Amino acid sequence: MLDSKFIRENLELVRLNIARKNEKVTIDTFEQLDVQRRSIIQEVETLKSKRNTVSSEIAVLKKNKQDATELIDAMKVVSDSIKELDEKLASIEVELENLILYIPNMLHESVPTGKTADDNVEIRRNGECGEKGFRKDHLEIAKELSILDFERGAKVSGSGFGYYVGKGATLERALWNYFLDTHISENGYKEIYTPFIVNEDSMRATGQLPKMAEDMYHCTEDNLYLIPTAEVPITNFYRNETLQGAELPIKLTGFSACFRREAGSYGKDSRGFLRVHQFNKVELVHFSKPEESYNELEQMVVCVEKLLQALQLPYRVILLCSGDTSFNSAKTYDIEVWSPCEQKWLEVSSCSNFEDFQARRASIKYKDTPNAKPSLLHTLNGSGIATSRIMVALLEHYQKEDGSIEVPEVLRPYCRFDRIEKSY
RNA sequence: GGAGAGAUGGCCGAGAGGCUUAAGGCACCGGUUUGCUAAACCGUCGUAGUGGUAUAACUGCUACCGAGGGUUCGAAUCCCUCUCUCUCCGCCA
Repeated sequence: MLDSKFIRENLELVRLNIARKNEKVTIDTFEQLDVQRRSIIQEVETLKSKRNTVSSEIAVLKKNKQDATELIDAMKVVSDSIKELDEKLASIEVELENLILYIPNMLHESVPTGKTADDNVEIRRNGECGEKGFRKDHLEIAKELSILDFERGAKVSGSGFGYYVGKGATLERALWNYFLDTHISENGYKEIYTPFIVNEDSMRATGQLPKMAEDMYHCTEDNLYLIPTAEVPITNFYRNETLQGAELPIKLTGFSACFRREAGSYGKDSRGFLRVHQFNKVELVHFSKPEESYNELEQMVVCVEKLLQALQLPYRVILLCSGDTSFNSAKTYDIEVWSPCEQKWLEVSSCSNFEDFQARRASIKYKDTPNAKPSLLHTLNGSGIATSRIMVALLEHYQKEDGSIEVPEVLRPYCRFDRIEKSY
């Protein structure tokens, strides 16, 4: 959520930013509503001030056993007007709120203008992009080795759900354990294990609501939502809190299953684990001072790269153009891993600086000294990493000609085996 | 699922329609005193919105006692609904 004062003073910039992000919201009514709102506030607060003064006069009269009916009658009229104005104000504020919630975050100046993913800018690349060669795609090889089972996933849950079986399940678990351990021991993160189901306030605070309502699983009976990413419970950990400046940056990492309805996206990238309703992800979240947040963003990307280097997977870092940068984000880097079978890059991580956009809605502040005025901090998050697409890349890259899968060096201590072969 | 108790500033805690602009205490911060620490004393000490100012400092006003409604000239206080926490009972992973 943007600051309404900022919108008021920068209407043209906000409009331009909406266009650069390819968003459709119009803010034509903002100015008018904003002016109306403030004039009503002034009017109603003058009346309230009067009511407060006269009410204490009434109290004095009553105490002295004097007649106050004249004042009381006058205040009845005032109270009625206050009630009327308050109602009018409330409905304007609802309108304004609805407008503001659909205005996207301002882009950082370093974000290139562009319409689609084609306009994204490659920042750097590591490793060689292999050819398909003898390789079977991840579904084929996984079926041969009996480590992934989408048929039974569909039977038990529905299309877009899968089982990991045997060494496949172990490999999956090894991945997220390896990621977590690395972030904790080498990158200065604190581990946090979160609820997977959260309330409406939390979804609103991190910006999933109202825009993404259709993409989430909603338990209507309790009005709770299954998290689409651990970003939600991790960022909301500090909702409505003021942190000490000295403890920033706070870097949290947490594992969660992620649930997405992916409404309307069938047919696109939907084969196997490229797009599923439930997947596993280790999330990175930073709470940062504003002046440090862009430095934090760069560091976060490096933390993700280290994992891919250790797994020896070819990857590239992409700076998203304006049109591809999400609603909440001011600047986003995607990290993509090469898939030799698909012959394309797969997004495995997305690292974003939200600046104070989430912090404002979630009311997360910090202050440097005990008596300082609290100010909004910056929040960042990134996937570090989602396992399902890494699994796709692993099955392809580590495939041997005999149809077995070699376990990457760094995962062997977790797996306690170094090869997956056809066994049953 | 049933019964009961509770929710007041950073924390503790009073307040039960009108000198409450929320008492008092603790903590924090600033100051005085002091050989250091401590103590004592004095003062400051919330959030948000909206005005006055070109901005800031500063300052006026309004709102906020779990949330939302209602009664009233006036609500932390009375009424209704909801949420959460705690205790007990039942049921069940």
